[in-house]
Amino acid sequence: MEKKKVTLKDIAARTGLSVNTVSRVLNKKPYYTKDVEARVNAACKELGYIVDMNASGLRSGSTRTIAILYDDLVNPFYSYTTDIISKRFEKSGYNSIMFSNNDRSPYVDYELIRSVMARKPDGILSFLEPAEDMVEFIKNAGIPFIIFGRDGSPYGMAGVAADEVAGGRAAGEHLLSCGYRSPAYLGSWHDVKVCLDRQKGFAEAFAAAGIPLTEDRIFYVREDDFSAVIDCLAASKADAVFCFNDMIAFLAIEALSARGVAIGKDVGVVGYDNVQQMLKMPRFITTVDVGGRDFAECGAEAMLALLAGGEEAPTPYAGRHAAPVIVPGQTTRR
Amino acid sequence: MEKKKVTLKDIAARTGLSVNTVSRVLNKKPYYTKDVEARVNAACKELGYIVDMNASGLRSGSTRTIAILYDDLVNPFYSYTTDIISKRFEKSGYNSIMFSNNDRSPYVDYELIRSVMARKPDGILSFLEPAEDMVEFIKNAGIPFIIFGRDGSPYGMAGVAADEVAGGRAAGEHLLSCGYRSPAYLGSWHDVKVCLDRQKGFAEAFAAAGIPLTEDRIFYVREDDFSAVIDCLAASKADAVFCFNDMIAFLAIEALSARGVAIGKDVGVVGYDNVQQMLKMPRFITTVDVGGRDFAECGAEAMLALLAGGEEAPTPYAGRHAAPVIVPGQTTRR
DNA sequence: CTGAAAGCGCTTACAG
DNA sequence: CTGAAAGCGCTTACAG
Repeated sequence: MEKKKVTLKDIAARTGLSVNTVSRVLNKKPYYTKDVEARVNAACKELGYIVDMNASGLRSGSTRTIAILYDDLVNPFYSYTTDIISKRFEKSGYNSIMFSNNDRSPYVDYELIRSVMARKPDGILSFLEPAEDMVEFIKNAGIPFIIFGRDGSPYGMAGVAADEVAGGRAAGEHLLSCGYRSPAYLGSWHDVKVCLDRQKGFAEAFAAAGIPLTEDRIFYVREDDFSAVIDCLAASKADAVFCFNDMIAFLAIEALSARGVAIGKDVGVVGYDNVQQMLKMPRFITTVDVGGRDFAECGAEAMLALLAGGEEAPTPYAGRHAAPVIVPGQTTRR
Repeated sequence: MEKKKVTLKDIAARTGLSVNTVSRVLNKKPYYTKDVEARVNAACKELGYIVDMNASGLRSGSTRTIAILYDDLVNPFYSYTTDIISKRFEKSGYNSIMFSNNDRSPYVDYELIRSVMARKPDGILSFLEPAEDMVEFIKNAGIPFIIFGRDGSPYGMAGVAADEVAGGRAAGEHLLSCGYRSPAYLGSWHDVKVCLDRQKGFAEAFAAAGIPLTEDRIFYVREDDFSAVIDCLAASKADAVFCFNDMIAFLAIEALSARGVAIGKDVGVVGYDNVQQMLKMPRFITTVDVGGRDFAECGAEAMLALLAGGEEAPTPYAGRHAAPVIVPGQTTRR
């Protein structure tokens, strides 16, 4: 007993009006009488009318849909941010369609952007950086595109970003202030800009103290070869380990501890994102906070502003925690 | 310099075929020659054709879209599960559209289901239980609907669920075995079945030891009034605190610790979901694990099976960790 | 094996 | 203020 689909035609028949007029009332376009409005609303309620956004979008050119491109929703940085952003979009009448790289690459590649465009979203908010050869393609697609959590300027694109170099520097300075003197960096993909920016700031901090971050102390890891990297790290005499994000820091802490390293004493470990606060967990690791909620809201507003027709590029992130701050935990001394 | 939209018409013109034939080739419907296929593919590539799924869905009746209804993506149980499910859907050519209750209620209410139906998804996977008065409506909508993480049978709906009562019992038995004797339950919404099921199992375990879980030791909390509840809890002499999920457990641990309670010694705290493992964090709280990955995959497969036309209701979850198991941490003795 | 026509459910011009 | 027609880009019958 499947319910028959109720369309505008049914409402028109019920009210004795044309589908055109019914549509106009429902979309609150100017020019209709109170009486007509009441009749339409009554009929819609009675028959249980629900608009078909696919049809609407096809004709009008606006699907009221925003694509969110992500890598890994397990990382609380993504899920926390996505939660805020997606709910904000909903409040403005936009639904979010999720697209992942399905563990292929850290980039927006052709395969991905193609499936996104097939959905004709009004806008695209991407946690992923575009592949170099996709930049022009994306710009030409004519769909507002925002890179979230990454600086867009190297691509000539809109981006909502924090100062990653400053974040890395803060991590380095903190470790120095704790008395650690041998830096190591545990990065993620070696070619993603945000990863290199944090590394850069970190190296700068130690360089200022006359200590170089040497090549053999820089590691780029995904989970596959993680164990081997930790062995290298444990073998090295590094005592100041800065991780690209908290997820990597958690892994590193577990792995180093298992190898007998006294974290928070002999070795200091600093993560990034402050996912503990996002999850309202007890503070454990020392990490760099970029103000998750403000950051997310800034991204959502930037996208909505773009959709509302603002031509100007969204301002880079400038919320409360504009400057990344160190949040001390138990994985560094003091 | 917006790129002109390339449609089937353009491909037809380019190849000298009809749009009909082009469509047939692209959808791999029977009956076309190798030659035609090659010409079509060449033209699509050359012109950069990308199908419009909105138009396709409107005509064909299938949008290749699945709605995911959630409460709070910040909770790793949701984000971890959603990550796996959404990626699995993508692999089968379905995109996920996210719908949240926007912090309104723990239920699928009319407002929510209405916005879902406007998108004409092929299926709905819901982390939220339906409101009582929506059950019939949803059934009649004729869209495959799966309740994930909740038993569907009370609603006569398909559900992929673990044995929540057994999970609660496991928590209770563990706390008993640690020597704790005064149980308290920190639940979430008082009227959600899964919350009551865990409570039931927990109470049963203590009842079997001759210890009742009394009303004044049962709390239903959302974050707003959390602080007050913890005060009650700290004031009570409960030493066996079972929390509805890990997120609540984290809050409770922090709050109790701040009030001078020695967690893991005088008082044992057990959570639920094992989000630590999902996030690959060091094990800290004692929790109940239901086998997150298997669970999620089971949900995704159930949905896809339903969409593939299987009439049979999805089997309740029966993965590797079919029975919830206790994962000991530092928040209980021993 | 291929094509001309109709139609999915809307919204957009255009008339009146 | 309201309506008849056209059309968004596809896919589905239906002919040939």
